[in-house]
Amino acid sequence: MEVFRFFRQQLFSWHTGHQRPLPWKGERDPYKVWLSEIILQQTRVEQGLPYYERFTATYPTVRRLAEAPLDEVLKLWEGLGYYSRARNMHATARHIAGELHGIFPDTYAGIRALPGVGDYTAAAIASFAFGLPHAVLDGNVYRVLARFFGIETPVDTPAAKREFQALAQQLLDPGRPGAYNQAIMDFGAGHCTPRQPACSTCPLVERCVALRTGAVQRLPTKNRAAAKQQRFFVYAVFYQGKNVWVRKRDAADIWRNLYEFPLLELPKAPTDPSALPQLLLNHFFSVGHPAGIALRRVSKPYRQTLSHRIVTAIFCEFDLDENSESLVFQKNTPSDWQLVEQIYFKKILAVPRIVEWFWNERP
DNA sequence: AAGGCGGGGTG
DNA sequence: CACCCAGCCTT
Repeated sequence: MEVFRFFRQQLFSWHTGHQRPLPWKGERDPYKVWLSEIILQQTRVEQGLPYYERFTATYPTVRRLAEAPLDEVLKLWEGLGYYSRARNMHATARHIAGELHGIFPDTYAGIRALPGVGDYTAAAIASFAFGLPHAVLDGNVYRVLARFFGIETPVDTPAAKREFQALAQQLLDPGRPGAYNQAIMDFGAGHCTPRQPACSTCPLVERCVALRTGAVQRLPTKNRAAAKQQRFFVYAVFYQGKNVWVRKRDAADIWRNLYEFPLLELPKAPTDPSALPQLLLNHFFSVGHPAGIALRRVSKPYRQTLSHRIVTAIFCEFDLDENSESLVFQKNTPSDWQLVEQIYFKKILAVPRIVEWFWNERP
């Protein structure tokens, strides 16, 4: 179709003068391409860039990544969010280093089968590292196509994914799929942006349906997002000399595999913060005033907005006698609690941002 | 089909 | 504040 040829040509022409120089551009090592794509899932380039440098420097090969302990990988990942990416990445590295003898799969199906690799990431790796003709479909592509073709289908549905994927595949230049995928994503990120697209200098302006119909600001459409649920965390920070008690989050919940303090979650916002220390003691001990425990202070409330949750956390700090038996917690003391040095906690263990904020602001 | 899963930048 | 970002996985 003529309009497809126009779209492709104008896109390439634009891209010639507007490439961002990034370390993974032109990279053919599938390991590094894969690493960059996992890091960049739902993540802005500027945010992911230092993490990419850090990971490639620390783990130059897939075998080096496979040999690292998961906790070390998570610490390097700390602050990037969506931590299951790091867990899947580590599992995949071990799978490749072991079962696949260190050889990265070189077919779309083989790549797509790796944990943490969906349709987008498989197409990106296949086209960038192996030159295979698979079109990427990410947030940028959805936006560019919805506007240029005037597509009203809400993009956050499986039907839209099928529709846009088919269209993207038809538009792909099979002769240079990698360059085409780079071009359309760079165009979406740098020119056809969500808020203030540069329509006045757009190379596609002649045939953009959304511009002609005044729908640029409205497209792409989405179904309404679900309201954020609130959660209320009360943490017990038990200091014991130079140590502190911590635990690893292991449930199928937010911040899985990250570290925190002994936690009591409340169903609703606490009405009286000054009552929280006693609430914690009642929760963790069978006696109301266990010997050898003194309240140090109660923190201010910390608030963190996630994509789907609003978390409020208050930290109650206690000092425990170093030699007392007070750590024989008599109830609600899972065996996963660990006593670690405070220095170790800060330097080695990966923690959620809200815990980091509290920890760095302590008097 | 719907919901869970982070964190940061931007208007 | 709301929205969005080189999405994936489970139910």
